[in-house]
Amino acid sequence: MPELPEVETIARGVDARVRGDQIVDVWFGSHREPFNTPAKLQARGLQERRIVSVHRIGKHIVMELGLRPGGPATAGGSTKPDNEIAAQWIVHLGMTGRLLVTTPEAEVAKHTHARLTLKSGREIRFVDPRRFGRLEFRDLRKRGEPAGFEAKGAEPLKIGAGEFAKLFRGRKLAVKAALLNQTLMAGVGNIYADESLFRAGIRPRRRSGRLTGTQLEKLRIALKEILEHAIRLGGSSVSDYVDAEGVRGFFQLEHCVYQRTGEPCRTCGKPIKRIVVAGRSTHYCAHCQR
DNA sequence: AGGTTGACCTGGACGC
DNA sequence: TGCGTCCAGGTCAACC
Repeated sequence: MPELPEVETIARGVDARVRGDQIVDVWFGSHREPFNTPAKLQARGLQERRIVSVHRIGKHIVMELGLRPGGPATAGGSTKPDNEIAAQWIVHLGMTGRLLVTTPEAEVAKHTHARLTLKSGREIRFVDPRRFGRLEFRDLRKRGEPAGFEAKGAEPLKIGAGEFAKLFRGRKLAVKAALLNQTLMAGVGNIYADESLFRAGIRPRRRSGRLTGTQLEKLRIALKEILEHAIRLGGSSVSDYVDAEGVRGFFQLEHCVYQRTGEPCRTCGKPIKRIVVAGRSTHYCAHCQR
């Protein structure tokens, strides 16, 4: 469901509500292991952890976790709050996943798969009807364990012109398929791929390797501006997307092409077309995009 | 190796 | 009302 702006909005909201809190109880529903780490290991690993911070990497939400109190003593026996990162809980929302901060008394929604009770009295819940979401726990102190989580692809908000152009050079696949490929860039999904191609005036089926330097730079800027604008509006609420507090975003009101099939283009008035590219529903204006 | 397709799930919208 | 069909923002494994 959520792409970069929605995941960013959720991560910020969760961070603001749980940073510095501590996990005191963990519950996992009987969910046929859609988790990257078995539920039992996650529950054990999360127990008693202090939450250092929550942030976004690509479409993943990463919760940085500290050492357990009473664990291996820090040098000098300091009593300062320990902000050292010892473990991570990584949440991918898939298509319909939600990460909510509630109170334990709040009604438990259908398809709730995980609940973390916090010392402050708050509760973090992972809800995912379609079960495309993924949960992973990493103990960074365990030997042989992978390092901290990193996205395979580049960060669209930070990537420079040269690096961006290099992602498309020599490739035959449709530019839209390249935008969706998370190993090239992490965070772009169907909505923002369509919207950025419209803004850049490029047809979704154009072959990546045949775009000019000018077009690629236009695309990079369009994508960055659209993502930043969507973050300011709290993301796009299509169907049931809500942020950490259950609030909807507003960027869907500004979509130019996505899910506007047959409606007039906001620039030229011609009807928006729908085609399938890379197996995904794709919307564009045949007049404004070449 | 790069590129494409279908499978994974549930639920909502729509047509008959 | 009920049933069938289609569609959905993401990712993989399996194929060409």
